[in-house]
Amino acid sequence: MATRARTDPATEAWTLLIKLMWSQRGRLAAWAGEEGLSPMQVHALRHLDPERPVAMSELAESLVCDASNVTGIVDRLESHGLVERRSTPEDRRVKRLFLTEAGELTRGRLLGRMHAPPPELRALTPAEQRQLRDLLRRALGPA
Amino acid sequence: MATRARTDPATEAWTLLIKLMWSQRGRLAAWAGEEGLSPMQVHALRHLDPERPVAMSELAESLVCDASNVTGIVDRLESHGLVERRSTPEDRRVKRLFLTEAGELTRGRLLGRMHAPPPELRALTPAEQRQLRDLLRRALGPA
DNA sequence: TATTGTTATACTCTATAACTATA
DNA sequence: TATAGTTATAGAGTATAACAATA
Repeated sequence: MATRARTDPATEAWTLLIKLMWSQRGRLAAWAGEEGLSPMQVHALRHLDPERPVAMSELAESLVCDASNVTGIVDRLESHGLVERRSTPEDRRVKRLFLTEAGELTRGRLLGRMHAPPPELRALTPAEQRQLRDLLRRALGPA
Repeated sequence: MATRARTDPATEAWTLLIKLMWSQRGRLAAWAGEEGLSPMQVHALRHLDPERPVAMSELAESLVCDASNVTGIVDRLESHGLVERRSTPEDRRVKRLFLTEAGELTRGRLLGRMHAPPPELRALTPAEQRQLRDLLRRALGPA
């Protein structure tokens, strides 16, 4: 009945995605809480790299927030013993973030839970799951 | 090379979805800011229904946060003139939330922007967009 | 007694502006 | 001068606990 915009497939797909992701809100908060962390601290942990120490400014960009916030977020992760700040020799203004042993373990635990597909995706058949994966690979670029 | 869990299709799809949704973080904050609102206030607006006034407790459930937060969030929406609280005659403990005219307009503007698919989805062909929509309809239930 | 919503409290996230120390 | 990170500040989101009004 002339609700053409509403039934555009990309719009409907996106609206369903928003709904799906929002429905996961509570899970992350709960998992973070079990580790004594806030959701934002978990996201910070998620964007740190055990292989390649990340600078404060890089983390600010990953978290899409002002650099001044990152100071506090990293302060709290550091006080939990999960992260260490170290100045770089090349440019002593820059501080890189190293995961401690505990930090790597916590990060691994959280990532394992976060990356586990929710019931909605597990409800799809294996063929559908592959189809979804392929579509998202396509959408998110060749990388 | 034996990274079997990582290559499970559902897990990869979900990981890509997390990445996609996170990449949209800045857009919502920007749109909210243009309306003088916070992201959370926008989500609250999103969960209000122009057709069916929602109770405070219902909104708390939709937002997946404690009822005590909703008091403050609705206070701010009300002070912006977007929402009105009204006690119900049947049970005078519950307060239902009515959108004002301005509230409906603001909500409509924001929803229009939020539901517009991001570049990643527009990059898919129409056939792929329909495929994605159908998969998500399946995943999110028969409704 | 139980439930709806509010208040009080303490902590976290948030951006802006001013600052320090490097470069 | 410019940049990386911090501090100060004020406002918003967060849960917990205690409370008022109503059922």
